[in-house]
Amino acid sequence: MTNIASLAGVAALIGDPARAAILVTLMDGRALTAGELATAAGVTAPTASGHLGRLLDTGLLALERQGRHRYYRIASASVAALIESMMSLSGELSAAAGRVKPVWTGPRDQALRRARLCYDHLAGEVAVAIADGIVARGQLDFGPDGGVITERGRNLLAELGVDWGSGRSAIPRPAAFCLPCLDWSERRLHVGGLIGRAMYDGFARRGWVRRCKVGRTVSITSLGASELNRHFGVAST
Amino acid sequence: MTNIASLAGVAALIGDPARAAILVTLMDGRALTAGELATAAGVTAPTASGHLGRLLDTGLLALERQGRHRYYRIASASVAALIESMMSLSGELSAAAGRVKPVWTGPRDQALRRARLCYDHLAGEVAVAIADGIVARGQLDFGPDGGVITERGRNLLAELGVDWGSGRSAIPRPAAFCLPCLDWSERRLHVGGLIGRAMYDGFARRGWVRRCKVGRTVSITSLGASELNRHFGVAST
DNA sequence: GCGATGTTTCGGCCGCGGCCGAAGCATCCC
DNA sequence: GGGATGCTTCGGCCGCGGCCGAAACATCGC
Repeated sequence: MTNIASLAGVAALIGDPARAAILVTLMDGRALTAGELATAAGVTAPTASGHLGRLLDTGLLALERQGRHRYYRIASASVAALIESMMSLSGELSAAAGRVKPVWTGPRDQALRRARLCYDHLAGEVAVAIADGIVARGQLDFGPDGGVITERGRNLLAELGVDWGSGRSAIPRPAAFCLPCLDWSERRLHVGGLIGRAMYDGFARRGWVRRCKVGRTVSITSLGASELNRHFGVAST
Repeated sequence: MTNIASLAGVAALIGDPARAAILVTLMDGRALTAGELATAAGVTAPTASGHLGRLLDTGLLALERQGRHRYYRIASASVAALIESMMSLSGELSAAAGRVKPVWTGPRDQALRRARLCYDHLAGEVAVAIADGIVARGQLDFGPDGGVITERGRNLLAELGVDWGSGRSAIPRPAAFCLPCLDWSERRLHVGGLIGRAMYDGFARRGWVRRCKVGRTVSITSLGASELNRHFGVAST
C-alpha cells in the first residue's frame, strides 16, 4: 500500500501546473535559479519557492547553491526520462480526446520536434534516426539492461571523439549507462544515459549541433547535417 | 504551454491516492467492476464512480459494459507501461529519501518481485531473465522501434506455440508490437507489447505459469520452472 | 557596516476537489 | 410488474493546498 502512496505522491507532485511548468522548463538539463523558474511558471517567487522545496525533498530536483543564487536542476536522468515519457502519453491522450488540436504546426514546434535536449542528451527525429542507424549498423544493442555498445560501436565512438568513460574495460552494464528513453514527439526510443550524454557532448564539441539560447531546441549545423548523415544515416530533413 | 497542461492533468489524475489505488489494482490486466474498485481503493461507491468517470474520459481507463455491471480496465499497454515505470521511480525516490523502508522482505512481496502481471504480460525477475535470454540468443533485438523478432526468434516462438499474429509476413514495426517496459521491481526492461502478451498467453496455456486468484502475482509451476530454464536460461530461484 | 538583490518563511485568503449520504437510473431475476 | 442489485448523479460539507504580500534571512558589492 505504501507503494501506492509514493506513486500518488510523485504523480501529485508533477500534477500541479506550476510544478509541471518548472519541470518541463528544466528538461533542457540546465540549472536555473528560483527566480527564473518563478517567471517560467508564471507565479511569484514565494509560490515558486514552496514548489521548489517540495520537488527538492522528494528528490525530483537537485540543488546547487552558488553565492546568493540557488540553481535547481532535474535530479537525474531517470526523472527526465519519466517526464519525457509522461509528456508522450499525455500528448497522445489529449489528442485522442480531441482536447488539443495537433499543436505541431508552428515553425518553432517543428524545430523542437526535429532536435531538442532531453535533460543531457538529444531527442527528437534526429535522435531517433541516430538510434536507428547505430542499431542497424550493429554498433549498439538495446537489451533488458538498457543497452550495450558492441566492439564496432566502441570503435565508432572513439573515432568520433566521444568520451564515454573509457576507463572501463568490460562492457558496462548499469541501466543508466545507456538508457532507452521514450521520445515524446516521436513515440519511439532514443539513446539516453551516459552514452546519450557523451554523444551529445561530442557532437556539440565538434560543432555539429548548437543549442538555442533559450528552451530545449537544438539546431543542427550544416556540417552536422552532413556528418550525421555520413555516420548514422540521418536524412537531411 | 498546452503540453504542460495536459502533462499536469494526467499526472494529477494519477496523483490521488484513491485513483492510484484503482490504477494499481487494475495493473493485472483484469477488468473489474466499479464496486470492486471502490473496495480496493477504500472509498464508497459514489466516490469511486467519480474517479472512474474522470479516469475514463481522460483515456487512462476503458470501459466494457456487461449487463448491469460495468467493467473498467487499463486503457492500453502504454498506460500500463507508464504506471509501471512511475512506480519504479517513485519507489526509488522514497527509498532514497528514507521515507519507506525497503518493503521487500515479506514472502508475498518476494513472490510479486519474482513474477507478476504487468497489464497483459509478465514482469519481475522471471520476465527480465526471459528478456535476457531471448536477447542473448539473438532471438529478439530491442531497438528504437521497440523491438524486432529475428528469424531465429520466430522459429522459437512458433515452436513454443506462441501465437503472435503470424498473419503478418514482414517483421512488424509498430512500437506496440514489442514494447520495452521498465520493470518496477528490477529497474530493467522486460518484453511487453503484443509479443509480451503472446508469450504470457502461451506460457499460461501450457501450464508453465498460473496467476493467483487475487492480485498481480504469478506463480511459476515446477514444469514452468524447468521449461523456462531450458528455453530461456531462467535460473530456478 | 550598509544598501541592493535573491530567496525563503510566515500568515491568511480562497477555491478546487475529495468525500459521503440520499436519491435517481439501469439492469436483472422471479 | 415488483423487488433486488449495481452504478451514477446530486447536494453539501470540509480540508488540503495553491496563491499572494509582507517580512525575515542570506549573500554580494561597495
